[in-house]
Amino acid sequence: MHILLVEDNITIIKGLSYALEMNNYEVDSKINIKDTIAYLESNPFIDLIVLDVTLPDGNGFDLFSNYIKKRNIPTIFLTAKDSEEMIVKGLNMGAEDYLTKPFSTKELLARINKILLRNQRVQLLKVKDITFDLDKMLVLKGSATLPLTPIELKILHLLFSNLNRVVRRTTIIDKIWEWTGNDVDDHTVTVYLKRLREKLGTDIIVTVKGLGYRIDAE
Amino acid sequence: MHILLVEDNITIIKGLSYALEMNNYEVDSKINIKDTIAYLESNPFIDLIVLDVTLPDGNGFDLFSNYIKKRNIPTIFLTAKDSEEMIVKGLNMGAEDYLTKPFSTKELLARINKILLRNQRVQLLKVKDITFDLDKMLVLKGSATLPLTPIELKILHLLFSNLNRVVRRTTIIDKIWEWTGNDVDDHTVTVYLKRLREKLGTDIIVTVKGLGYRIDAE
DNA sequence: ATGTAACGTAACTTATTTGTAACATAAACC
DNA sequence: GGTTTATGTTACAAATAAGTTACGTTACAT
Repeated sequence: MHILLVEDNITIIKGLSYALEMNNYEVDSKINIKDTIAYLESNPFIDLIVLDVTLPDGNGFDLFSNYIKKRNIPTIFLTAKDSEEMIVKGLNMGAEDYLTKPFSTKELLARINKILLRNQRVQLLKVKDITFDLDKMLVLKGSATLPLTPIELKILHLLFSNLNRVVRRTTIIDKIWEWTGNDVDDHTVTVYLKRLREKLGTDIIVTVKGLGYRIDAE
Repeated sequence: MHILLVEDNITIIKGLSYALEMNNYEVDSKINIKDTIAYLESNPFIDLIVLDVTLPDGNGFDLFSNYIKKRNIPTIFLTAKDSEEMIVKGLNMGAEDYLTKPFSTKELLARINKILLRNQRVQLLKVKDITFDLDKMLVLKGSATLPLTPIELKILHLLFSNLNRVVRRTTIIDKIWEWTGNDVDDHTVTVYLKRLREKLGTDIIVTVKGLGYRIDAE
């Protein structure tokens, strides 16, 4: 899960980033509006934004209504001032939540978790004519469901979770057969990849000799 | 829209009732746990609860987990103390929001509006000829009530709460048999699914081999 | 107390899945 | 070019997960 932190106080950024990363979130942070806009425009996948309202080069509310709202990215506003009108305004604009500084990091974490749980959006990964539905754990070729066996599905899931990145053969063995004590033959992996390619088509999974396999997103 | 206010401070009750009624909500209020339980049991339609945690005859958290949570009524906790642990606990229990006193009435109103808008909730989940009524906790096939046993109902509820998402067998065991220490046999799940399919028809629940089961909304 | 319903386990069945072995091909290296 | 190593391919017997049926036990209501 990707969280974007927009806040001009470096101390807060450092503290929050640390806390969020401890909870397995991937965190990026920006300290002004300008950088944030650039970031938003080049990053299609952001799951949540924590947004300070008062920033050196502008105002978080405007940023929200002009760039964030239309993309439906859940947002938590922060303000230093305990201003009733601002809270009401922020919430009515469509923010998911609103906290005033000083706030408790644990509370923010709890609220973030809540929002992300609630907003679990459908996650579809598409590569060429193959669609991996992470929620249903279902793979489509075009519009037809591919009949994959449990282990085929697991391996493909692993590859899709690491788009554009090589997954080593040893990693595959470790992750897929961890319960058995990873006692399977190395060739077994090869066979499964053959079977996967039979069903997916030959152009989805790339072999990286000496290392493993990889799926490239367009 | 019906809002229930549980709070032992009469001044707060009066202020909030007035503000809420000005906003076209119908408000009832209770000042202790005992009365609240009686009220809950005789009132099937409550849209939201504002619940003080510290009450003269008990604790709002217990009330919530024993009487409110299972009915899926959105709840906002209030506490006098600004206690980080309590906030986190309350949110993680499943409360929709948490405010600490003193709070701004306008902010509470904004948060209530938000929750009610968000939760304009579907109380009837329909999949093919099966209807799951979350309020009454009963299941219809066509227009006939299905006689489900308690455990069958729980499992189906779990599946319906996760439409379009795989529910793992381990999750089923965890959630359904948590009270026993999850000591049930894995096959038991299989048998219950067989029984469910017998009653629902075979085309409602999809098996995801190696993982679990899933119900797809159309 | 007695009958009924619900529960969980066990034993059985089935189609599928699985892992390996044996062989084929392709890339890498000298 | 020929050898080595890594990966691709095919075929098959063993293993397994899920579906099914049946039954003894417990819980519940009348």
